[in-house]
Amino acid sequence: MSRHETHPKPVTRIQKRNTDLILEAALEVFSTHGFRGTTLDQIAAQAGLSKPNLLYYFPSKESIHISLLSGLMETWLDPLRAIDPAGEPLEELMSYVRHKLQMSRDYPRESRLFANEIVQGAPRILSSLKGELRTLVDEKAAMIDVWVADGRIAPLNAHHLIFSIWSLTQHYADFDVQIRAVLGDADPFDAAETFLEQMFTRMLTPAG
Amino acid sequence: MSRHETHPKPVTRIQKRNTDLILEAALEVFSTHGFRGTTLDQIAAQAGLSKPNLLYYFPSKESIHISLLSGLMETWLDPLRAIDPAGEPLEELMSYVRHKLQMSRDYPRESRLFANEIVQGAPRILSSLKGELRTLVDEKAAMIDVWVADGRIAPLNAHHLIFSIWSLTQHYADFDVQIRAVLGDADPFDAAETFLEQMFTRMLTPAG
DNA sequence: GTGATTTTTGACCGACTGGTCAAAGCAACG
DNA sequence: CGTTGCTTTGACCAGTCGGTCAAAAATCAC
Repeated sequence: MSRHETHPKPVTRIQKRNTDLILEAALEVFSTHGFRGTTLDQIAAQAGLSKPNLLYYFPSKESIHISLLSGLMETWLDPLRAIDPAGEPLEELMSYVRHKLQMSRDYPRESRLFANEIVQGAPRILSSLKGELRTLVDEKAAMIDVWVADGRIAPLNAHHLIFSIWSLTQHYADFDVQIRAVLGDADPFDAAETFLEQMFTRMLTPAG
Repeated sequence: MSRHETHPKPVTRIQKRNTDLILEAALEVFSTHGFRGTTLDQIAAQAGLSKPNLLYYFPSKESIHISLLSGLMETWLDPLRAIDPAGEPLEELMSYVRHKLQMSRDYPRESRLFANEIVQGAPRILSSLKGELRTLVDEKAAMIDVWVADGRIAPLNAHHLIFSIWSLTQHYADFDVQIRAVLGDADPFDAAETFLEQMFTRMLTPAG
């Protein structure tokens, strides 16, 4: 009997190992070819398992994809959650920028998986975006508005500030090939960090 | 005999009309489903033509895609080309930012077509990126370096400045669903323009 | 060790996809 | 009106894909 119909979560050692193998392989393939561009055979080959074995652990190709996306959503939003309303505004925001850039450097596949999904209209996570994500962003935007009102950072549109941080940091993961095509294959992240540091410092520092 | 084997470019009125129909339909479908996620039947339906008729005008699915991409590459780079080394630096760059944002607003499908291609490793346009694009960017970066050396804009990394403009402006087209999920369905572009104006003004204005 | 249970797989299936082709439609021109 | 060449399409094909299944293999409990 297929495993997923009887047990919702992995229990034995071998189940844990294989579901992990599959999700890791799926991340690799989905992130570079998108959902439709990925075949179960590719994932199976990457994971070192047979295709029917994949479908013993997951009921369908789509369920693997959804499992990846929802598992990642949490991790992806953690740095935003971690911004402390009681902290020093400039330091909190700069730390968020650095953290997000570091995630683009360390987990580019995860970033591209999301990028693929969202560029194509986010068919499988739209509800998460309108729920969880929106709530969190609204909350943090309100926090930033307070900082602005208190004159602790320069006046600006909080939502668009958050978008700009996502955009600028994830760009280095999502458009990696383009950046390397232009700069050559040297690591662009050190220069990127300096640049973003400068950009957001100038943007956020009050008065002028 | 299939048309594309005898005539490289459309000649008759009917040929022009149908190749235009096909490219317009293909843009619509490719930009939302990616290359692999798009079927010839979808394009045919969108264009109001039969599948064999598509293949009468283009030798393959890939040739439609390539035709779209290469046709767009020129248009896409024009605003960058238009930056005038003899102009007023701040005005030239701000005008480039506004122009790119306007393109995201007016031609989101084109932006997403590129985004899809690049996120997935740019398999069909990598050589263009390493050639044409790189040459142009290097040239414009050198121009910016001169402006910096002359103290006409604040010191910064010219390549990363260009990346940041691409990133921030195209984000509003490529991640449109995410932005609308967070903000609601109201048009985000007016606020975006104000925000970007402020951001780049602060970033580029010399001295502190 | 042995029987029960979980895990793995080769063979297979129906649906879909990109692409072909021969024949039919159709406009143009004398 | 008839012929010529461009345009369109229904029928078809071979390959691929997601998914099934029965049975074999491996693991586990006693």
